[in-house]
Amino acid sequence: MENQRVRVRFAPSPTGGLHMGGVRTALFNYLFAKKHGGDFILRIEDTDQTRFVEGAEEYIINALKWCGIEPNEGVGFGDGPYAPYRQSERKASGIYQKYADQLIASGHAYYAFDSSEELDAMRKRLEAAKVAAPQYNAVTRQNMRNSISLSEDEVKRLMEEKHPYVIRLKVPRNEEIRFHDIIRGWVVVNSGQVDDKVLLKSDGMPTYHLAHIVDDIEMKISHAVRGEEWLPSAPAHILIYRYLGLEEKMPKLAHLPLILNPDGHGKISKREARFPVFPLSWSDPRDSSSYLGYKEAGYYPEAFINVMALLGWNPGNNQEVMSMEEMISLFSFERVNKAGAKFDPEKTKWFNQQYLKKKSDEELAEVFIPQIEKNGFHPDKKFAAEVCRLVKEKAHLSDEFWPLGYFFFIAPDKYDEQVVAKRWNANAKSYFEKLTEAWSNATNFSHTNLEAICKEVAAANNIKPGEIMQMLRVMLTGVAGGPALFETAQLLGKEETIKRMESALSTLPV
RNA sequence: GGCCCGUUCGUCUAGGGGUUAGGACGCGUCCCUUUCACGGACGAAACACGAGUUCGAUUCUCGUACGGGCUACCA
Repeated sequence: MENQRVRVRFAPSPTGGLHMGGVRTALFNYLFAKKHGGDFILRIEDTDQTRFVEGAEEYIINALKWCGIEPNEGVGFGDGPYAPYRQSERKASGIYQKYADQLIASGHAYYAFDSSEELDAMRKRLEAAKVAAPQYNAVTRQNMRNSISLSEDEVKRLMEEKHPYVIRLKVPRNEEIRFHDIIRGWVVVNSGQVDDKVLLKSDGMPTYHLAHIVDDIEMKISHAVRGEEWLPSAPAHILIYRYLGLEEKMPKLAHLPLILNPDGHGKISKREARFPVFPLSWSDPRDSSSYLGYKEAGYYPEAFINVMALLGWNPGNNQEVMSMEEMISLFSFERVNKAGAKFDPEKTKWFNQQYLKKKSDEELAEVFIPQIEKNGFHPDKKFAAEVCRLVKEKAHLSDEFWPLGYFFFIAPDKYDEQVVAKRWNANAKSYFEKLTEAWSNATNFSHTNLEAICKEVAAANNIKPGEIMQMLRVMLTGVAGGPALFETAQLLGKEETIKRMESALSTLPV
């Protein structure tokens, strides 16, 4: 057991887009697997046919790919020795039924024939009686219709009549269940808190509780890493392993802390979030709602993943910006926190900025060019890269390049009013006329030369540079802020620069 | 309500019986600078509360409060 090969799985159900909570779970599985040279498996838990969402599975696969956390085995990533990896397909082999039957045979599970109306009635009854925890359990099952409360003949008859039934786990009334969690240590729960979980549904499909255990065993999973929301059902899972005689072989458990909303409360949710919660944009075919993804919002996957990793985990060395390789080598569950982490969108932007700064101008241009084209221009690559060079220090997200550098493509049609009010007058006009002429005559349109000429002309006219720089910027770009002024002029080029200056001179009233 | 899990600056966190409780984001001031930004310097900012153990608790124990999760023939 100790020397067992590390095999972990990410096992989402295809009920919608994979959001950041899921990505984080997948990431920790991935990091752990890579750290130990093990396998990372994608298993699709599609046992609930009523919640199947078209496109969800494909989304999950694409999201993992974009994030750079690719399983080496599983749906969409190639079969390993334990295919198939969709539970709906695994069912065909009768594997879940087999394990359920084994539990029936050993007396640890039973048939239950109750309708949903009967179950509702039972809960209402218990609530009315002020029972603290209304549930189908050792006490209440005596009053329900199942193979424990009913006579053998009656059960036989119901089965022969094909009366719908489920198989439930027979949870003992009062027994201490202890289990070890790698992150939380020992957890103790009394079985009285655990209900008789449905193992096999009336449609023949297993529930999560049965299916994940069967598959984890069959797929030789060494560690079950999942979100904290599973902690309450872990005792039931322990029981299932135990009754199956598999307790020795069960995966080690690690329950990850949840990612919480930044302000309000609760675990992260797509509904009210004012920031992306999905890695890729996701459109829900059921209600045609759609959500912007990190990718589409201008984030780099490395930055996104870096942030996800640091939500609940830290390497213990004050290092924050880390490559995947570094994270892998530093990762351990011992350094995973127990407490939930509130997500900070601002810090996520900062992380993206860190990665953005490291990109070459050419790499930046690759994402910038589509933005430019979307606005109807067809720049050459070199020019786009130059704009990126001038503008990148102001950008947090790659989709900010256009708002930051649009004036390299579009000549201003209006000018910052505050600057005009303050700096535009007859004196300034006369200066800029001279400057325009001087620059027109310049044979060298380099920014250093432009600056020299500008200051020369200013000195000759008894004007301090501070008085005209801002106005010059506005004449060239229309706005008061932007990249280095003379570099801007140089990149604009002589023809365009002069044109814009002349245009401003003729447009602005004195 | 019941059960489970948790609680260090606003946020992510390091630390851990004796520390000036460290870092990062954000925020503020200053420097650099034609602007914005980048960069740099500095600063404000935390051990939820109450008992107990101890020479000494932020650190260990127990309670309380608060937060989160679960409470389906959903995962």
